[in-house]
Amino acid sequence: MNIADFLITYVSFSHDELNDILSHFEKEQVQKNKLLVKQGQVCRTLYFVEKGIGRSYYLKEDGKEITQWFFGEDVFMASADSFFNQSPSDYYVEILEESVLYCISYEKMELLLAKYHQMEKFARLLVTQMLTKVVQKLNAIQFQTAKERYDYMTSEFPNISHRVALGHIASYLGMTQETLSRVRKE
Amino acid sequence: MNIADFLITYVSFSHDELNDILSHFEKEQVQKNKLLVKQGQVCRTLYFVEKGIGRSYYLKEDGKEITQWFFGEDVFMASADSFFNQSPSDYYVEILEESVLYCISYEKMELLLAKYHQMEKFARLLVTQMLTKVVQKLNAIQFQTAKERYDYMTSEFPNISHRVALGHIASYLGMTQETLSRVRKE
DNA sequence: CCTACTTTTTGATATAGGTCAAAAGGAAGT
DNA sequence: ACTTCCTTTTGACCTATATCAAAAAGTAGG
Repeated sequence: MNIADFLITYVSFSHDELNDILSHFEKEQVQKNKLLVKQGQVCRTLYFVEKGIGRSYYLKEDGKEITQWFFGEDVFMASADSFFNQSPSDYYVEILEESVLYCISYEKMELLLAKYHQMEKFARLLVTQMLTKVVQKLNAIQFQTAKERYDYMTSEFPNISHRVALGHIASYLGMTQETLSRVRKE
Repeated sequence: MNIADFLITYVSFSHDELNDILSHFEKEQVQKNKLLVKQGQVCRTLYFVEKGIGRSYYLKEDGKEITQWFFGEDVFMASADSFFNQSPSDYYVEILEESVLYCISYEKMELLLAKYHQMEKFARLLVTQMLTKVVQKLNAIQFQTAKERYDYMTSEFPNISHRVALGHIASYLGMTQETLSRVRKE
């Protein structure tokens, strides 16, 4: 899906509005393993993933990487808190496959949010949806067995669970790699 | 804090706008143990807690209540997903102490969101903040010991952790009552 | 103050999943 | 095809927390 189609599934924009909004985004091709945001940095850009996969992760005290979220096709990606508050990010944002992204700076996004009431509504709906998904993950993580959590993963991210490293998924689900490996072979 | 003060800490409203917005809310006094929303029902009202405490919870298959969130003074309370999408709620919303609430119906809220660009912005910021808090809880729950989770609780809800039943807190933190009891006495 | 009911604490035992270590399997470059 | 590096699997053992059960402490109404 392209970004225009994505926008209009949430709210309606006039033809001119839509063109104006789209003109603020830039297309970018990004290579595997590229870090878009580092922990401690302010996330200055919001990305729409047209093709590819990204993830956000943080480092535990012992240095282990904990995957916080996966971003597949047709989602907006950023260190959300850092972007919207322009505060230091708690997360790294990394590209896991060669990807096609549409990028918009914080300043341009603020401008669009202020210019178009509908854009503000779009942003609200988008954040609401993210909230729903995080709550779903929380419920899955909090009271389910390793097996059930893996099932949640495969249903929530059907296109992603076979494309990324086992260790990334394990930390996303709050279990060790070894446990996930054992779960996977039933 | 009253609701007007709360609103203007997020965005600026003109005097007239603010009065119009406030006129859409109704004050309500609610008794302990009152259920405001039931699982399966559509949540038709958004509440601002001026005084008191509420919680949302759901029932696991085995019938156990799992507290999903606590709502203390100066926060908006609802079954968020159900309210914003007008879909059946996954949660009960219950009042835990005699409380003073300001209430607004979905229809009136939609009207305000459509009428005032700033109201839409307010809603976005509010949801963004909720997202941040849910993510924080997720990180706390996912990789921390029972003791650390309890510390998260007391720092996140300092005014609440001594006012509600142990069992409610335990299920909120994803542990049994017995474990929390043992954790509490160090 | 007594009774009934609810919540919290304490104790004993069981278990899912963690940790540590090493082997096996894959992918990439020369 | 060989080497190096990284990821996944397998095995043995261990620990934090769950479960079950019962005692103790708190709370509310008569």
